Amino acid sequence: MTGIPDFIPLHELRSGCPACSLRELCLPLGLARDEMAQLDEVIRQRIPVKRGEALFRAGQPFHSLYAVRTGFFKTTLLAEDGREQVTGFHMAGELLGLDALGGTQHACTAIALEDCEVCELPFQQLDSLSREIPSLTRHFYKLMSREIVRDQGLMLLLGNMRAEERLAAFLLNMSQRLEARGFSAKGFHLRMTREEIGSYLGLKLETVSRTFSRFQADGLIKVQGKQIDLLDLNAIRLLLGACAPSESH
Amino acid sequence: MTGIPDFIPLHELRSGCPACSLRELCLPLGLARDEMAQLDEVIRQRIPVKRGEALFRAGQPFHSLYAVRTGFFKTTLLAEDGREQVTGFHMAGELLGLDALGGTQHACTAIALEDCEVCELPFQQLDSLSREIPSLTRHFYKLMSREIVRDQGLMLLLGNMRAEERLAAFLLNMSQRLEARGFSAKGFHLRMTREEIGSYLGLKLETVSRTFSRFQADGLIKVQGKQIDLLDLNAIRLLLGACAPSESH
DNA sequence: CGAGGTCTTGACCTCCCTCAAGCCTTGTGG
DNA sequence: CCACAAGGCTTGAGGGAGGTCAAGACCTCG
Repeated sequence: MTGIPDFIPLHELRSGCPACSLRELCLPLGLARDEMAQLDEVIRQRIPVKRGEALFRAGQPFHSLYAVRTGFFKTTLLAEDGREQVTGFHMAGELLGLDALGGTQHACTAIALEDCEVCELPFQQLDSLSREIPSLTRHFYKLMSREIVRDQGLMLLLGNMRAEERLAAFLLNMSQRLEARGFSAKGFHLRMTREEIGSYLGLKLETVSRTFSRFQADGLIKVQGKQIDLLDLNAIRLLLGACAPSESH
Repeated sequence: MTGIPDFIPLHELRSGCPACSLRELCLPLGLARDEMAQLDEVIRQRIPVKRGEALFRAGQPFHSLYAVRTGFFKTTLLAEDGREQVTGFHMAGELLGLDALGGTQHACTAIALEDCEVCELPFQQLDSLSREIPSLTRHFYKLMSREIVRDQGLMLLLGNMRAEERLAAFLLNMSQRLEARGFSAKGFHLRMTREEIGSYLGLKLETVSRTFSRFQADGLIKVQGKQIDLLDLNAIRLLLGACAPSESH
């Protein structure tokens, strides 16, 4: 027992922002140390979200943003006639709920694709904190404009590209984002189904499956269910005709 | 000459925000009168933009937002391989440049589709002003989240809808936004070409033209070049299967 | 008035969707 | 721990919506 303190401060227990391994990717980009500590005060305890559960649903009142700590989410839009569109996949270090920021209710639904943990950032407190830290406001602007640019990149994909190009862009985007988080850029486990990929890319699940098979036959990738290995990154990039910008999140 | 003052104050000359007929649609939504006057101070003289000219181009440094005073813009994204995607059409009372807010350079290009006038809102001054008027920050959040939601609505359109539905959604959206500005909801003059409509909706110009013709044959609309008359609004709405949300800007 | 851009329409073709059948994976309960 | 069910994936065959190519009509503006 020696050397171990009886009492661990709450602050340590939840290993807040200053210690978070995601702080480069997440919110406190460019904040001074004491500012980050202030922000940390605002962030409530980490919240677990079980696979399949909704973090929030479209129409629910907006109170907080959520930073993904671990795990993987999809966000979806439900049209009135039942058609569902996946609008994004979100991994550690990314912020959920920006499409409701400033408004009163969530516009999309966020579903956990595996067991996840998120940090809750109550908007009220962020709002008052940003009066003390002006750069925080600016950072939110930046995050939101990045989201707009990301969506517009996807519009370009949906409006102009053929199935092969869409899948190539999708794989490269996943690879790049995983690499930025310290994972392998060349092999990964997809958390979403073919149907969800298809919805995101404006394709049917059969087309996704067929195109993966074709990529495999051409030696570009290796597919084993949800395990994907990128065998020839350059060839995949060539499929895009050097078209899509990096489109990082 | 009698009764006409020799000197008209600059403030009057440019008939600022407090007197602007667009103030309901534009920025100062929900500001107190004196706050609006403060904001007005920030807004530089109105700037004319000739048809075909760019208000800003992708890659240029971001300094200001622009409020459309009169006229009609398109925003486009240029992929590296030359493919161009129209990401939006913008009319009086709408704000341009939100996709660069907080960042350093514009992400898209804004082209005037007719002779236009815009109000310039230098970001530096908006930024400092929002320290005095906290609700201004909140309003920008709202505008940006609305833009995100708008883009996501378009993603749903691009990912799920067939040509007829896309055109119907487009026509209804135009009709609604024009009506909100005091114009007729049932007849209007399109400022953009079929190719630009097609790019926006993820279709080829021939498909746009053919679909318009089919709508006309079915008695839904009357087409005379760029003049469009909506003859049967309800039938057009039915085409959507009550799908797309209003998607106002 | 003429030139260039814009629009319409036709014919053909391609890519992706639809429908269908069967296999594989995952999770659950006996 | 195995069996079975249910969801997820693959693959094939066929069809249709929209793309491509082409020709000609129609504006519009210098």
